Amino acid sequence: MKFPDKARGSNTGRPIMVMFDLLGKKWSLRILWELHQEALNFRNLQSRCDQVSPTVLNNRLKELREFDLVEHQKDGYSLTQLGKELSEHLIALDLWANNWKKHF
Amino acid sequence: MKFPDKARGSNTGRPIMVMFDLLGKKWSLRILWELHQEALNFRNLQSRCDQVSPTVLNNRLKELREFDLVEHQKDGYSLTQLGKELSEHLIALDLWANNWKKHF
DNA sequence: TACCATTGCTACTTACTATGTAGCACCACG
DNA sequence: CGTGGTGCTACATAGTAAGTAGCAATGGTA
Repeated sequence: MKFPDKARGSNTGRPIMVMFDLLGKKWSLRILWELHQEALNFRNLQSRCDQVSPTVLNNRLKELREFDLVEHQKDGYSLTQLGKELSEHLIALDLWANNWKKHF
Repeated sequence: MKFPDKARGSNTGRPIMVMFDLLGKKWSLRILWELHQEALNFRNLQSRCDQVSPTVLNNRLKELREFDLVEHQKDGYSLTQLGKELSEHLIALDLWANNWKKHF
């Protein structure tokens, strides 16, 4: 398995840019967030994500699997070890976001 | 100034969802990343972001200003206090992304 | 004062991406 | 066999971004 050097047009090879490409797509962050709580099958994941269209959900899941952040097993879709690491950062961002709102 | 309760359709009022909406748009994360290093004027910022179209850049800057993450002063566009807090998390993600790549 | 470069930004057309809905192929169970 | 759940695809429509041109405002310079 190779680390894809781009997820959009960027192609600089810098991992952070690849990450921005990937996470900057609609639903990517949300999917990681929902899977962080528990493994879910396709339809349940779709429900958690405001009924995102299956077309997009499937595309995102493909990408996230290519980047080894998500995997598909008997119990449904879940985060890989790397995906869990990333989702830890999302938890930190959740705390930050709550604080962010307070400043208004 | 009020905290906008949505940046796309979500409308749950949960700050993390607002954040996903906002950062899940193309170029949002990249703009924060580039401004984190130094204040930049419109055209320089555009150059740093692979010549993103001015239409989109302007829209993103508007949104980021509404959410009090970016401000516009004589020295150009720069991160607010909140924006700097958020960008600290991006630095952590940069480290993570480098490690991520190594796993391939 | 008139010139000119720079800056932030808008207009508009084209290309890409997401939505929404229907439904198919596969599998397990009765 | 049916029946129900699953992952997923097809396809038409709507929404978002790209790409290019250029304008109005500002500020320096002659």
